[in-house]
Amino acid sequence: MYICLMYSKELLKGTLKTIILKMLSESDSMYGYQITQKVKEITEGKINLTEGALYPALHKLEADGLLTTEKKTVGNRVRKYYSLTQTGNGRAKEKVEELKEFMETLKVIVNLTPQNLAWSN
Amino acid sequence: MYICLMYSKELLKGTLKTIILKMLSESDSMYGYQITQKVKEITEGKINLTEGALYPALHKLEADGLLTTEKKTVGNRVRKYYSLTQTGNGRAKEKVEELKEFMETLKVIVNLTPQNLAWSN
DNA sequence: AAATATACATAACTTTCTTATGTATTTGTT
DNA sequence: AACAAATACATAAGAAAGTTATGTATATTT
Repeated sequence: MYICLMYSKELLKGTLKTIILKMLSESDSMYGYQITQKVKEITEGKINLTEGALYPALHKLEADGLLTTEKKTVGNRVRKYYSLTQTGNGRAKEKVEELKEFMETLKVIVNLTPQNLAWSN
Repeated sequence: MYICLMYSKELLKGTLKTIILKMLSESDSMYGYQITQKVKEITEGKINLTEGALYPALHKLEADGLLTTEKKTVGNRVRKYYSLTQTGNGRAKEKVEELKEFMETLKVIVNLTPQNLAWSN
């Protein structure tokens, strides 16, 4: 069964890394699967990060020096915990700020009325 | 010279069609170049739609029956005016609503604190 | 015992944009 | 008058960033 409470997934494009960085900036460390579950939880199922996007993104962020990893064995299974580097912490703030500003700009468009569209030619 | 006041363009991905539909829903009709200029104007230069993205998107929306076109000759030059069909008008409202909801959900993430992240395990 | 959830990973493919290029007219500048 | 910049459209090659599918393996629930 495939229930999709999500938005048109196109919208999510471009926000994934920012979401990852923000999640990690509010936590000491998280592992991949945990990030997907936390995001699903706090967005009430509206954002479901797919593994095919998440893991490559985490690897990229690590390769870029924004994340470090530490493997922890729980039972018989290995979890890979990610945490922000100092650089990653700075980048997280930048990316979140950028996203906030972008949302403000989008607001201008979605709240557009014929009046404020027409005030100039 | 290439001044870029824009956000990381990734964020814009997935929002183009919604922006086009919203612009047209607040106007009788607009032509392509006019849309780019209006969007640039109302966002104070923060969103610059590129022609390489805009025109194919307009063609796609027309092919999908959401837009109709009317050519008007101004001087010696032909402008292609786009307007929403009835279907397009409905779709515009859906897409804008979807974008608004998505922005609300993103707000939950960007305003996240360790407290509301930690309330459940 | 079987199905579902947890946990990671990667490869093929698609979508959607960027960048570059092309054509042509109009307007502003020197 | 000549040239640059702006207006106005179009499309093609390539990049970026996802989705979908698949694989592996353990743990938990039914």
